[in-house]
Amino acid sequence: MKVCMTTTRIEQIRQTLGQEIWIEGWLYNKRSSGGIQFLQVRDGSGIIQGVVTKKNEKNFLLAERLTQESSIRVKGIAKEDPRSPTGYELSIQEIELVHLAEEYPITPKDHGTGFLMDNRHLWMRSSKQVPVLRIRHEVMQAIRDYFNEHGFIATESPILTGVSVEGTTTLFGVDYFGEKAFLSQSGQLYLEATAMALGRVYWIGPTFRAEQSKTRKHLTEFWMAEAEVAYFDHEDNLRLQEDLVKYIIGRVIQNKLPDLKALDRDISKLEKIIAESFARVTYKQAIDLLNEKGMGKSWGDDFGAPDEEAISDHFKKPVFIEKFPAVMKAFYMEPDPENQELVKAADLIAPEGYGEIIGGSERISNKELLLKKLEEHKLPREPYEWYIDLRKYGSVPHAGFGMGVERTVAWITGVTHLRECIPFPRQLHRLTP
RNA sequence: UCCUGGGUAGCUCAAUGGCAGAGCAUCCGGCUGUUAACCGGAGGGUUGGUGGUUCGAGUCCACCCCCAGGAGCCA
Repeated sequence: MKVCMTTTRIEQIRQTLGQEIWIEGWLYNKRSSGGIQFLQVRDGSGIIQGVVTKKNEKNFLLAERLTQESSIRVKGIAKEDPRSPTGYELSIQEIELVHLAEEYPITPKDHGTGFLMDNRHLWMRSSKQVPVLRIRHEVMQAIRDYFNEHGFIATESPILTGVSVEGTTTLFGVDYFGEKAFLSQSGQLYLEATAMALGRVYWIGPTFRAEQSKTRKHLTEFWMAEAEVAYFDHEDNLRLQEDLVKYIIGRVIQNKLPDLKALDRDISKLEKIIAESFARVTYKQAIDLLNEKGMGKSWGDDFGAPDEEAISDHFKKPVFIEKFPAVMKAFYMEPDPENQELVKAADLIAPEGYGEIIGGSERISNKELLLKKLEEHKLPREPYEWYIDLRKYGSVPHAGFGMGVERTVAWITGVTHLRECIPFPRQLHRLTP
């Protein structure tokens, strides 16, 4: 169904060459040279250069008045033109001014990040931010399509919770009618319940971490794509994750190639990801590898950002790190039968220094073991009663994972900072806009 | 929370302890193929705050506020 009958979107311009069309958008930039003016018009789907000459005096005078980011409708005929920065050019027949913009704070010159973040609501209009947000959309849609096509049911987890998933992470507390509640840091526990009802479930939702982290790889509010599958084990889990990640990248290459190019992304690196198997190392092998590289690691150490980067640089492809010592990880993870000190968990580290994008594990299905682990982690039993119930009534082996959407988007787009991968980032000391 | 670097025009940045500057943006003028267009002109400042040193502080000292980068933790 065609919803907008009268206007053409710039991304469709190729199909309208030679025809009279209307474009509705904003003036991105303007250049002029005496009797000719070049209007860079953007509409969210792309940018096209429009040309106005003195021959049409009414348009010419109006174009002279136009300010950066003024909203306009323009009528014209598009054609290919190598002199245009985008390859296509619109010879403008008519300009309708919708709103004359006031002095726009973001100029075509350099700006600092603090200023851009203060103006995030405007910054997102710029030529780099638009493709990133369009790719984010494609990633989200690809995740939904992948799961939907594989028999998963989308089930939503609550945002307001009375229980923390891991107990260790700092949570945002809220007052819930006089009771203490928290903003969810993961939907996993709830997904385990819905997986027992529906078999295979997923959801994409916001998660909140009140950690005082202040780096390019952290947000206090970020989106996680989580999946949970009944009768799944650790191996199944890793296979699913690899297949999903490859599918997402394939979809972005297929549908958002112009945006990747606009971001100067090295597409051959992404194509290589799809073509090859991901690397796999155990925690122990990773420790040994880091020691070979002289990073002085010993058993029980966690991996920091420099460690992850060294590991991913070594393989130059996504790498699963699996079989972590149980003491380092969450209470609900299934021990490795070959070594009870380890758990059947894995982190997926993205290449090119983008860090961990997925964390997953097989979950404990035995009630007594779960109770023992809760105790070892010094967690109270009472808020977990419903979770323990899942191990009382038809418990099955099951596994799942959570993927950080922004980190995945950052990796695919080649953007170095997570704040550019979400429309309105929430960071330490940054709550507006 | 800790470490490091910053805060000067709307923005990005200059300025030996000695008259507060440039580019972009804005306004005025010029140019019929611009590519962050270019050329000429104009307006625009409580140098983050408080206190101190000094004949004199944007610059030095103390405390505070704010921003950025990184660490830890994590996705």
